[in-house]
Amino acid sequence: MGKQDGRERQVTVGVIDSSTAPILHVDMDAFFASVELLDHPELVGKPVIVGHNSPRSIVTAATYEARKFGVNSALPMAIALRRCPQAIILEPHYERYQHYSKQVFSICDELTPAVERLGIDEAFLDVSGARSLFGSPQQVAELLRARVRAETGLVCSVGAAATKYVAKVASGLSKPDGLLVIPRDETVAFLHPLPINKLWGVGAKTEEVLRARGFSTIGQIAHADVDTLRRAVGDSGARRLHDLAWGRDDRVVHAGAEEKSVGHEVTFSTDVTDAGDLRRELLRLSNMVAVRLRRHGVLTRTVVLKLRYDDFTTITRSRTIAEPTDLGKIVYDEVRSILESEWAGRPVRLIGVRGEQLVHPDGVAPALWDDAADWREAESVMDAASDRFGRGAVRPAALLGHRATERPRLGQRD
DNA sequence: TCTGGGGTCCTAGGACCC
DNA sequence: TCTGGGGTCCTAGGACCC
Repeated sequence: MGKQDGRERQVTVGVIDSSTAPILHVDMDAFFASVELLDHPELVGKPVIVGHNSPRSIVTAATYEARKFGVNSALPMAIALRRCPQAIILEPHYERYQHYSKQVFSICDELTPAVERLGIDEAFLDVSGARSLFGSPQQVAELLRARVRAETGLVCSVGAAATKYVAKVASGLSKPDGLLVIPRDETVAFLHPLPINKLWGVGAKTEEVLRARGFSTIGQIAHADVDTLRRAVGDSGARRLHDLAWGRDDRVVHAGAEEKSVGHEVTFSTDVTDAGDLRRELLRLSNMVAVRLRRHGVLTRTVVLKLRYDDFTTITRSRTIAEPTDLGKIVYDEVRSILESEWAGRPVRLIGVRGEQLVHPDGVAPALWDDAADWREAESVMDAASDRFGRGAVRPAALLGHRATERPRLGQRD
């Protein structure tokens, strides 16, 4: 499905001058679900849901056949199955998605050096310098879509516009399997009839606030009284929404942006009240964070513990440490000590560890003596062993013998 | 209907320094 | 004795996005 839509749109843009629309937004269609269908061709055309089939799970991705029943990402699995009982549920396979993601991004990289990744299945491209090699923005977009389809078997949608924001809206409206070009001088006419939730940064809460004040379209935001808007969403929010509503967005495509934090968290299948269980999970998460820090070659200055209690209230407690670290033991010592001062026995639904304020080792003065040297050596050995024998091949002794009982009862794995 | 896991950005208050 | 304003860092929470 969607093929016809795509073809019609390509025809409608065939006569358009796309030279004023050099920012492309590429978005894979139903990405995880589509990858699963490559591995299960017999399920093509059926309602397929990707996600864990357990009580506290949510839908990770759904095919368009499943979406017809009102099944979308982030919907609780229980509700999804009520809406679409015949749906086929597939467990996610993140390594597969990563693999296809790399393929798609490397196609992008071959078309322009200005590629900014957004998560696993989206990117912005600035193709203003690609004209002599590959043609107009529209021609680059068509080439990109054709190559993605030919080389991966997957389908993507592309929006082309003068700004990132408009390109993103355009790709969304062209889905599935579409291409939509919005030349600069058509920007305002394109935006103004759209509903306010198409504004970047307007989610459920802000939409409610804006609707309560009588705003329902982007055009109304554009022509709004500034003070009314300011009272609704604050000073900077008002300015941002007003600019977006006129298509003003000066953010450039930023290639090679670095991550600003790394974290892991897990929701237990049943709430946890045992301190030992929490500590063991904390150790596991701390080590996962540390592995990623070392892999990125960065150190964290601020360690964050996150707890969600049984009533869904969520707290975060952070601590900035004297000596930035990439060691699981140091991260663990910090979050465990925060847990001890913060947690009084309330049932815990979710626990998480995050490292913020990432710095490069060169940016900090090397310590004259290094107490952590032994630990660094030990954990490097573990990294090497994990690379050779697979994740989980080596783990701290405190986690040994607990695997069956203390692994998260609802995790990324089956 | 009951809510995952990975992130980013913004706000706001308090500490601290000049 | 009572009183400034600006700048920066740290912390906590919340909205939002994919």
